[in-house]
Amino acid sequence: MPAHAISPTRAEDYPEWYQQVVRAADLAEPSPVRGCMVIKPHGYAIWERMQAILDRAFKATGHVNAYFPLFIPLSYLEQEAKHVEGFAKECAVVTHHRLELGPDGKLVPTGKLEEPLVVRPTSETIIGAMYAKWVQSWRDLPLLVNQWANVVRWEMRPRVFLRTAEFLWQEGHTAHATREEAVEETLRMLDVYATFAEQDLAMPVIRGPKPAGERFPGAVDTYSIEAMMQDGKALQAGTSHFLGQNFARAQNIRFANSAGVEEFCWTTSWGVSTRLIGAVIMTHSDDDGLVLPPRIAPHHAVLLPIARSDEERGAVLAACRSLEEGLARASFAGEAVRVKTDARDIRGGDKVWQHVKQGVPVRIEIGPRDLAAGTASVSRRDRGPKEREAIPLGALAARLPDILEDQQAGLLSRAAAFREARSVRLGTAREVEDHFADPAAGFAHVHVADEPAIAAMLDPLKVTVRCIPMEGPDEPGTCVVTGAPVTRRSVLARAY
RNA sequence: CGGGGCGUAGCUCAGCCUGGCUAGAGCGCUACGUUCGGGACGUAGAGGUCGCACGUUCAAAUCGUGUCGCCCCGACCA
Repeated sequence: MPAHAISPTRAEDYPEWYQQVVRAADLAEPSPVRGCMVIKPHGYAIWERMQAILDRAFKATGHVNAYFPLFIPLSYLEQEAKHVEGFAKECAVVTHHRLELGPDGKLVPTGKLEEPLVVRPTSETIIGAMYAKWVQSWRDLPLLVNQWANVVRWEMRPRVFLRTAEFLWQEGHTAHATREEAVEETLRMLDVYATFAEQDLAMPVIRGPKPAGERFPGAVDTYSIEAMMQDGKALQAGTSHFLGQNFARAQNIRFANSAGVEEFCWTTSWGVSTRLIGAVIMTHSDDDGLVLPPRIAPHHAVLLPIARSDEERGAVLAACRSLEEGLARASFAGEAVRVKTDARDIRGGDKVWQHVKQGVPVRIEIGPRDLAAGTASVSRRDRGPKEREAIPLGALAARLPDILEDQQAGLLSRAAAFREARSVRLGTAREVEDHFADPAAGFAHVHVADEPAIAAMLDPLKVTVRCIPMEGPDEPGTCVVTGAPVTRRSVLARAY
């Protein structure tokens, strides 16, 4: 048997390793439709976990859910100039509404639409159009709405979870009476994302504003959370946009303030997508497959009955049933522990490896020997695949939450240590060039001005300014390219 | 959309250059038996319009043209 369940390993071929993990963990597979993926039950279950946690956080910050149409009239998208520029190149357009059977037996689109419909790449325009109707008075504000939806961006080079033509996400859209309130909302949601990433995904992130060139089309400011993958590349894991009054002006979203004077609203939008699944894979997984932080694992633990004869099987299964009930009464991260018994009639070793590859945080084996000793054999996904610890059956319900907590915290600190080890602070353009000569170079914290001139140095290196980190005090310096004074360092990295 | 590579069983691939019997292997799958606390072994079996279309030919997985799809490198992006 090979030393690792996944081939190639991360060190051998990182992109291929990623695809093999997706396959081995049974998360998703390519579909008959170009650029689109099928998210399989295990992959979707992870998304449902993310949805559940985020949705709670959105509600807790005063947001409500609604749903807006998939189709956006072409003219809506034209309303904001920068927005058009940003999305025009990647839109799917519906031009007909009927199919007719041709003489050759083929279906032919007919019934041409008067105005083509764009399949939403994002919903600012159609939601804005509704907000223009809904908002009249300062009493109608703020408007805090989120939608869970699919969007389509016609991408040239799809990559499962990271970049597909269609993906699932949530998009929050808010309207406020003042600039301050809208900025506060933008930062609040950035914070919700950062907390979610670190607490639930065990994925350390750097939050901060994007340079002008990396802004969302039509935004005044775009903030992102940036995570480091195990190949040293950055992945934008969430964005929050302060849209100023750009969309309000373009779409006439106005309200009468308390003095009775008409003003344009200040709006925001923010989103995270199924890309987070890719982020989790590339942050934690190893050469044996998926590693899931317990908080987003569809199942915290799997019970694996081991038996040879029918008599043994009866006793072992009975023990599993009662253990499953006992464990389900324990709680972790404020929820009931999620356990399942895998009693499928397949070879034990094979079965164990399936759960290793799928990233189940804890495996609990129960066989005749365990029953005789009154214990279970417990393995953790963050340890070696063959390590086991015998834990008394009666103590498991109490121990399991601790093990999960320990694992959740361990994954975060391991990822944080990895990021620190691959982060450097550089002072000259030459140092930047040398640093990124290494294809696996991680993050570089550098003083750079937010100017197009920077691109001349970074483009050949395939490096971008990810964001300007907000944590920590100002650290004035001079741009390594232009020499202009800069108040804070930026994070430079190659990115997904 | 530009450059390169590849489409043969569920997966990984051989066969193609030099056209010719019934198209192969490993893994996986099904059944039975021996096994079973660490990715088992034996026996038997199922599974392929060789990506698709047109052409050349007595004959095409094999040659030609077109087309679709996938992968890698660029441009674009969450």
